[in-house]
Amino acid sequence: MPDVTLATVASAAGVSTATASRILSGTRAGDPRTAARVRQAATQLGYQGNSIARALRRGRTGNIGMVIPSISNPFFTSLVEHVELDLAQRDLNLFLCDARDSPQVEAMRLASLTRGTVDGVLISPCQSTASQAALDLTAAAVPVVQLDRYVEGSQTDRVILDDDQAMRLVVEHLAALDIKNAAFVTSTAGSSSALLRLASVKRWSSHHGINLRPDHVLDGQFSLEWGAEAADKLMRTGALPQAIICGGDLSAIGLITRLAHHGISVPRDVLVTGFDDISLASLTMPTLTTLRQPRQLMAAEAVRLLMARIDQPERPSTVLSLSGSLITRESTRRTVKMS
Amino acid sequence: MPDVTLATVASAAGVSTATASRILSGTRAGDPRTAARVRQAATQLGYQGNSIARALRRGRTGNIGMVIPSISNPFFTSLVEHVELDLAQRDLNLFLCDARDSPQVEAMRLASLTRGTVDGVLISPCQSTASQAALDLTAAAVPVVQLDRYVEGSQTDRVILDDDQAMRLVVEHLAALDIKNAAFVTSTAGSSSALLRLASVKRWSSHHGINLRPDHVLDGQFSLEWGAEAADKLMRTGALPQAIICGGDLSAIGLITRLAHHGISVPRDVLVTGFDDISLASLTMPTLTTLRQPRQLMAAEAVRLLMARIDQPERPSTVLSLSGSLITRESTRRTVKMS
DNA sequence: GTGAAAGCGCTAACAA
DNA sequence: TTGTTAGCGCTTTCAC
Repeated sequence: MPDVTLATVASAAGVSTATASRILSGTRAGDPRTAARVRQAATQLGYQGNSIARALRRGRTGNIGMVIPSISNPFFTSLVEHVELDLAQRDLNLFLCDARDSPQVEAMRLASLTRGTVDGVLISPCQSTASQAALDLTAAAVPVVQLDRYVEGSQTDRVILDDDQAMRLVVEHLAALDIKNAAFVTSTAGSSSALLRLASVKRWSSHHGINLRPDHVLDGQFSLEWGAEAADKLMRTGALPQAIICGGDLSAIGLITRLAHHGISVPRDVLVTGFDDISLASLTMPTLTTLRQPRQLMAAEAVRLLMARIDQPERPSTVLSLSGSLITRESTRRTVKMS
Repeated sequence: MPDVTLATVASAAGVSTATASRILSGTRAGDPRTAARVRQAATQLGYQGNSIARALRRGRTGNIGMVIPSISNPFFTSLVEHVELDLAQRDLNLFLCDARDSPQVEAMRLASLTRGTVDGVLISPCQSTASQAALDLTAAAVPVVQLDRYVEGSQTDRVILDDDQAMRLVVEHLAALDIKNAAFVTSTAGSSSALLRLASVKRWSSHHGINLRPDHVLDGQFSLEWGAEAADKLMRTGALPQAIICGGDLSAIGLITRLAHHGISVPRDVLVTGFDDISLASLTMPTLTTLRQPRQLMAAEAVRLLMARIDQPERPSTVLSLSGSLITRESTRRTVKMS
């Protein structure tokens, strides 16, 4: 009995499909008595409605697509949770896609979203340049908002972090701890953002008299594995810096753990900072000093911008830059040290 | 120009919509020359096709829904990755929903999936009993396969872990290490599975002469936070057991970290085992002994069963029970110990 | 090999 | 307030 359609309900209630539709979708009230009859017939028959047909007719699906670089990065899954909550309040469904850090996969997902499946797309592109083509194609077909990561050249709405302010907070914190040299573990392939952050780290470091050796800038992925690898690489450079700034919490945690295997203890031997403030950051040993991105606000603003653009496709595009905040924890706690 | 429809392409190529449809969807070859004309017109106009209309007409959407208890549990996100890969090979899209560990949210997600959005549903129900009503409703409307967790009473296909064999491997490993008493940190609300595992732990422990005090069975969530809390609770019982068996890797990691804050070292002072083998398990300090669930196989089999049921709704329902394997790492490494 | 026409299930004019 | 009618964009018989 999966074929109980609006017509079934209508004839059971002795009304036209139009009336049944109006009552069940709440378009107009109608006579209370017929309304009751229709509703009763609907529940009795177990009428579910067909969202496909409705979408075809209305030109709106009630679905929003979201494409993230990696579903195994807690930062993004947390962002997804917030977005999902905001969308649910507007009676919208989330269609989540994982690009698996591959621009090809990302392009495929975007293409399938473009074919009428969703009313709008939220995306954190996985690459700053390789993602552009697919993103532009998508943006031409459906409202798009980029959040967190972004492609510089694409003219969509964006909700991003104020990277310069963020890195400045991190570097100033280290400077206040009297750090004279540091390393930077990052992933510039990820986004324009990452390039900005690198520039900011360099600028603020030199401004505060912190030395950043070229071979102490390590460029890889945002993952536990890369953090561990970066630790190995740093060990091989001979001279460990006084502090290691990481572009993501996962790499920071991977790095700290691998350092421990090398007998290097944080913060005793070296200070480490993360980035994002994923929930794991407060549950590691040591707990992690990190830059908290305002995930909830980012999600809310991204959804708001997307809704605005769906209702009003021609409005000028907006870039919203939000500030992060520094969360200091054990990984940069000065310990008593003989020297 | 978002309104380039099949009719646009057809008239541009000077053919009927029927022909255009056949050629573009590859239903029948047709004359090579007209085919070329149609295809050219399509690309030239940037024709995308409307999957909603196609779905309405064909009665198939090409979408599969997947509902997981928590998107912040790496075990499930990893499962999702495998499922997504398998589906992509069959040209199917994944519609991922996060139940946020709430049967209510889960029910809402399921309801929206049932309304024609997807051709089938994969689900790991978040609760063993509270999830049943919504699950049964869904299963009445659309093919459903449960994987990993399951609701006992629902007559759907299932792909699950052989829990008894799994816990037996864990307990035998500890017994071989001469463990005489242990604790069990779990979450029985999660699934029937968890109850079975508890029974198995009890049975195999007593079989191997391992004592499991009632107040050493700690029932909470599958999360880092609960692991930490369980550590605190265990400390308060006064006598720490020789080993702590955890029902999930996240809780094991949370527990180990909190123990470290209490000055308790693993495996020196107490052995710890996890469950699932998430990727983090090999990147912690110490690395974690755990039971690996055959995630890839689970995903593959679940997708296979779902496809089979979509093609053949009346086939008898299948329960597939897969074996796990024990991965021994540092957290149960016997260290030299004076005593 | 191709076209004409019907219709998937629903909603929105427009009448009544 | 309710019914009639048209049609969203596509696929698919059924003729030719």
